[in-house]
Amino acid sequence: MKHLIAQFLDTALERTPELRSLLGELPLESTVERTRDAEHGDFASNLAMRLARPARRKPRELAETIVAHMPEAALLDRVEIAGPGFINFRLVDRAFHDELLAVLEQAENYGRRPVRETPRILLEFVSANPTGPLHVGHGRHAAFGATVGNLLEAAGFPVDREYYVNDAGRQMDILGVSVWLRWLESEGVEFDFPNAGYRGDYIRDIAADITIDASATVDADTLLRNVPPDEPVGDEPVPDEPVDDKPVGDKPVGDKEAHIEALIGKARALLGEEGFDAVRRQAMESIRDDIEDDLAGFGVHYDRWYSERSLIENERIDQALAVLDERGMLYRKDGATWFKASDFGDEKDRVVVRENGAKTYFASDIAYHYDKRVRGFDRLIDIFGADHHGYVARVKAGLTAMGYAAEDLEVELVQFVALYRGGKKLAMSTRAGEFVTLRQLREEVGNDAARFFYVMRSNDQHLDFDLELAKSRSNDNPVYYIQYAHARIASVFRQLADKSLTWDAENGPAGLDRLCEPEERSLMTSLSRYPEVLELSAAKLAPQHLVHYLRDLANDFHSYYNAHAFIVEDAPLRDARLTLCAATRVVIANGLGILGVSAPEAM
RNA sequence: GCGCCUGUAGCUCAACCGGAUAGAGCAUCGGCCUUCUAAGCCGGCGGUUGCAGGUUCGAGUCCUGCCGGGCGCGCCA
Repeated sequence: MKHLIAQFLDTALERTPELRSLLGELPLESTVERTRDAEHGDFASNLAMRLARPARRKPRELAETIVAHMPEAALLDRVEIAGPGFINFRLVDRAFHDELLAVLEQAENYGRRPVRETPRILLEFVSANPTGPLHVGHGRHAAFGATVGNLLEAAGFPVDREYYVNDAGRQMDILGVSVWLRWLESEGVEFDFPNAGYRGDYIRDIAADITIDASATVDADTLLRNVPPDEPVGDEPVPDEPVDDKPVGDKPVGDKEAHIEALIGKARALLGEEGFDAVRRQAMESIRDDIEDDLAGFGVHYDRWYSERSLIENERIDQALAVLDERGMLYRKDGATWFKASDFGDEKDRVVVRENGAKTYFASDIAYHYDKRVRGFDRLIDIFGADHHGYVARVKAGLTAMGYAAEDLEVELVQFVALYRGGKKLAMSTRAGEFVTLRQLREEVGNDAARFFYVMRSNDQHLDFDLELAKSRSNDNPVYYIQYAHARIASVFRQLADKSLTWDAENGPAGLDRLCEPEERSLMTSLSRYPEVLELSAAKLAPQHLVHYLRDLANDFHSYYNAHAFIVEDAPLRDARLTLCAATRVVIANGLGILGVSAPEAM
C-alpha cells in the first residue's frame, strides 16, 4: 500500500516543480513508512525533512507546501503535519477493505511480485563436504538458504539453488581410506584406526554397503609396515572430522598426517588406482545421497548438485587460471603459482598452484565462481559459515581480477548455532553422546520448529537453539503460536459448517463497512503490510523480518478472536468478519510457506 | 598484531537507505474459560542501547577511539 502514498506525494511534487528538482534520485516510496503509533495515522513520510536542507527551508514549512498540493483522493482520509515535519496519512477504511479482497482474490499469490527475467540469481548454500552427515550448524545454513531462495522467488527473481559438492582433493582420499580400513576391520584385521581418519559410525555402514574386491585385504603387519606411527590424541574428545594438524601436546610422538598419508598409499597400492577411486566415489556418493535425502526431508531442494571434480574434468580450472594469466594476475614464486589477490583488496597474495603441481582449493573456488558467471548468472549469492569469512575477500578478488564486478557476489555469513536443552548448553561432540546431526534434530523437534527457529534470528547473530522450547507445545513456542492462529481460523470455518451456516463471500465487498472495531482495523492494517514485509525481507536477505511479522499478525488475530465472536446472528456482520478471517488465513499460510513451515488446519 | 561479526530490559532478541515516547517473547506480579480451540487474551513491573567523543533539525542506527564476546588469518579442503 506504500505505493499509494508515494503516488499522492508524486502528484504533490508534480505541482511544485521547484521541490521536485531537489528530490534527485530519491524514490518517493523510500520516504514512506508505516507508523508505529496509530495516533500518527497509517503512513508517515519524512519527505519534507529530507528536502529541508537542500531547499534551505524549515521542514514544517515545506510540509505545508507539499500538503497544500496534495490531490483529493477517495482513499485518503486525513493528511496531517506532525512533529518535526512528518506528513502523516490516514487512509479510509475502504482502502483496507480493498486490500482484503485483493488477498482473497490473489490467494497463494498475494504478496508475490510478477516474475521478471533478470537478474538471474545463483544461490549457493550448505555445500558441506560430502564426508559425513550434516550437523546442526548445516541445518541453519539449509533453513536460511532455502528461505532466502523462497523470498527471492516471491520477489520475482529467477533463482537457481546450487550445492557445491567438494568431491575432490585430499579429503576424498581420507574418506576412501577410512572406508577401506573399516572394511578391513570387518574382515577381521585388527589395528588402531587412524586419528586423522573419519571416525563416525556411518563409515562402517558405508563399508558394509559398498563392494570391495576381496583381494584387497591384508594382514595387520603388512598394513602397518613402513607406516609412521600415529599421533595420539590423549584424552581429548575425538572429533568426527579431521581438525587442523597442530600438535596437540608439547611433544607428539607421532604424526597423524604422515600416518594416514602412508595408509592412503597402501590403499592405492592394494586396490589399484581404479579400485581406490571406486571406493572413494561410492563412499562420496553414499554420503551425498544421504545429505540430499536429509535436506529433502527438511523441505530443502536444489536445482543442481555441482561437482568440484567436474570443474577439473571439464578444464574449467585451467580456463579460469588462463584468464587470470592473460590479464597478468599470476606470477611464480618459490616454485608455486600465485594470484595477486592483494591488488584487489585481499590481505595477501594466494597460491593457486602448489609447488608439487596440485591446484589449491582456492583455484577451484575461483573457477567455480567464474563458471557461475559464464553460465549466465548475474547475481551470485553465497551463504558461508562465519568461520569462512576470510574467504570472502579472496573470492571477490578473483572475480574482480577476471573482469567481473566484486558486487556481483554477495556473501551472507551464518553465525554458529549453540544447542541448549532447558537452559543448559550442549557439548557438540559425538563422544558426549549428545546428538549433533541435523537428522537427529529434526526427529527431536520436528521440521516446522527447526525451520522456524533457524531463521528466527538474523544470520549474523549467534543462535541459541533451545530444544526444550522448540519442542514445547505451549504458549512459549512462537511456531505454535502462529500455526495456532491458522488452525483456529480453520476451526471457525468448521464450526460454521457444523451450524449449517455458510460464508457468503460475495456479501463481503458490500458488507465490509461493518468492520469497525479497533481490533479489526488493526488486523487489516497488519495484513496489508505483508507485501511490504516480503519485499523488505527479500531485499535484505533477512527472513527474520517475516518471522517477526507473522508473530505480530498472529497476535493481532488472537486479540481479535478473544475480543469478538465471528459466528454471530447478524449475517452481514458475520460475512464481513469471516472475510477478514479468511484473508488472515491466506496471509499466514503464505508467510509460513515462505519459511517452509506447515500451516495446519487443526492442532 | 591484523581482519570480519557482535555488545539494546534479569534472559533470548526486534527496531524497515538515521525519524516521533527504543519494542516483543520468556521470567515475574495481577486479571479473563457455562459462549467460535486458554497452544489464547488483557494489564503491571522492568532501559544512561558497553564507554567516551564527533557528524545534524534528529543517532540504538553513521564516523573516530577505547573496553568486552565470537570467529578467522596454510603451497589444508
